Amino acid sequence: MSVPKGFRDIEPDVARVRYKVIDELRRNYELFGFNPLETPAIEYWETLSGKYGEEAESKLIWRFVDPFSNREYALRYDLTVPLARYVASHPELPLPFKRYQIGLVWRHEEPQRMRYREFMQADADIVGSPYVEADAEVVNVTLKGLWSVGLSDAYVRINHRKLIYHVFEKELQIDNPLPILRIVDKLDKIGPSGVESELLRVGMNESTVRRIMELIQIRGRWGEAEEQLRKVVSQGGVEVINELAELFSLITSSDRSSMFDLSMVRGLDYYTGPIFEFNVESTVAPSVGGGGRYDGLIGLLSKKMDLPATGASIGVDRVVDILVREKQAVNAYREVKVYVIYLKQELYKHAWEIAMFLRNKGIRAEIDLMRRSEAKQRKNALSSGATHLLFVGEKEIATSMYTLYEVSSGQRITAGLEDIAKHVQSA
RNA sequence: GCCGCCGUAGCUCAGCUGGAAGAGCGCCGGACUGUGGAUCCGGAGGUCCCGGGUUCAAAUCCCGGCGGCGGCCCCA
Repeated sequence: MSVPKGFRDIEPDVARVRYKVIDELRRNYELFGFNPLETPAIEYWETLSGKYGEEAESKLIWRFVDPFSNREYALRYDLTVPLARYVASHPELPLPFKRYQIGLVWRHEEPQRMRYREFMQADADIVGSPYVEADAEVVNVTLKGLWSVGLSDAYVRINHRKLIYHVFEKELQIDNPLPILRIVDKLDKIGPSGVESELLRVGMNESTVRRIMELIQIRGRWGEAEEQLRKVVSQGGVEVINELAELFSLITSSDRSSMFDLSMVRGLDYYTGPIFEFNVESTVAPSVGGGGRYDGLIGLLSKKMDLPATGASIGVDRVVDILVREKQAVNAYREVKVYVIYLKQELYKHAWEIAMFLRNKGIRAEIDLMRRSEAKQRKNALSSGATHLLFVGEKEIATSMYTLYEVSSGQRITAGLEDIAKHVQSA
């Protein structure tokens, strides 16, 4: 028996890290004043149709006909479009509406390293504000979230759809810039010379290619990028550059945490303004998050209104993969756990009571459920990650004094249960 | 969707010049009869990915699927 391609079981050590990441991200979203909103895993096909772009729509969305109703459904492809659907049908919402959601999404892709058909996204959105404050808040909450789960080297790359439009369509007179942008987007992978030769290969003339190469080198810290942009970009682009300047001024600054990158494009159709992509420096990993402004999307889903919106998602499973594979996080999350060991089978009920006593004090406690020998209990306790062993034998029961063994140091103390609980709690 | 490598026990793999399915670890039990992450002993567990072909005989050779891992495309 196996699970479908691209799906997987997440085993205890990894699942524990995953839950920790979720807890931490939740706390972080709440810290910024975002509200949870849960939307269903399944939407009507027509809700998702026409929102993402041709490729996603034709190949990447899980889509099926329910045999009972004969209606077409789809598994959600991201958390953004369902949010837009919700907002579109709730005109009474006070604005701005700030929400977060952490949940699974499904994409019909070929699985690969850190790429799955079912994965978890943590999404933050702000609906109603057309201002850069909203974009900056989304970027800040996402960056801080990534840092707080242990990816202290996470940073964001920022670009602007209107700037891309201005530069490539208006200035360079490229009718359909998408294929060109796809090539440009590979800059990090294949380098400048690779981009140049590919551009020439698809038939662009040399002077345009030279111009593009010049432009896409504009990336890095905003201060320097801004200077160059103002030199190179014509009059019509000034407004966008001003907007970006204001956006960057609001983003949690740290030397390397944010940069401008004119070569960064992003695939989803619904983006209209600033776009973001989150990466980590230290490891070879695909992006751990992405987002941007999508001012037209809610209008697509409502006949009566349109609202500006912006948001960003974290790829929770990619974060977990990086933590587990590259940063050895599995053992970092071990907490105190007392394993209560009964020395004779017939004493198990006493041990049982003691385990409950500890749990009622908020102390993690475990007890053998297989009526095993003391030696086996001890062995299992150690391999289960217990930090303390508590022995329950006839002598202990008679005197109400118990021996607590601390695994890491090998030290033992003998004391009453209340004292043992206090000792463990302070550990 | 495309290209490459791989597919034998829960895991890591050996066996593959075709000739009765193996090891280590893990798991379960026992011994050492109260605090040894030790040692020793025993046990369970496999349609050798699936289907077809070649052959007296296929885990082993051939073909096709499926799946995993890397990469392309794309993305979180």
